[in-house]
Amino acid sequence: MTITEFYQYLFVRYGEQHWWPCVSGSRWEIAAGAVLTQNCAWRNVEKALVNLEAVGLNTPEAVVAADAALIGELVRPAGFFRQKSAYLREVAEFFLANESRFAAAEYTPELRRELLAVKGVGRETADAILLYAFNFPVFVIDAYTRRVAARHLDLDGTEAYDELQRKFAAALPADPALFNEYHALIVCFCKESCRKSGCGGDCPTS
DNA sequence: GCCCAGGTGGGTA
DNA sequence: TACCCACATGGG
Repeated sequence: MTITEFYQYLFVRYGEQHWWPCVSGSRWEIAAGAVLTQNCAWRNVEKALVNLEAVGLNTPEAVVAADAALIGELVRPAGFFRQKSAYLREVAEFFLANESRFAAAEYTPELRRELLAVKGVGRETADAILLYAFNFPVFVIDAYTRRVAARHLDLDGTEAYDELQRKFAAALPADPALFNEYHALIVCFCKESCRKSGCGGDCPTS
């Protein structure tokens, strides 16, 4: 199937997803979730996000002011808690300095480069923040995307991140709502396949 | 017990 | 560029 055909197939099969799956839906929480989900199942990210929210650490201001060890304890369910505690602080500092500027800007590759310069923010995390928190037309490549690219699209799945991203972007109109839906549908599709083969996971129901 | 999960940074050749 | 490894927890 082509990239376009696969989207149409998924949309007919699953319908609108309206992601990002978050607790409060604030820009900061989306960014925090993007960091916390690094090599970690989303159900464990939710525990960490709930822990943070429960003690009021749900804003960049609060995270910057908090003790790193405390943040580590709260995000422990998401694994790599020492790293992620440090990363959350880095991203929080970035948010305090740049969130309003990003929110008001038109997307440019320079914005992505700035985000990628933050420690703990690699390509996938940066793109998830750009798309889901700031609504920029940036296609997110993750393990699910690579899996479906290899299995269902005329792609290898092992392409370099930026190359695979270019292929998706080239095949689709630069519409953040479409990129959002497509990525969400891919995740839904993969999780359903995973469920059927007995490895757990869930699909957004609404 | 073993493997995997919506990665990233640092090091080496 | 292309590998390798550490990072850590929770669920099947």
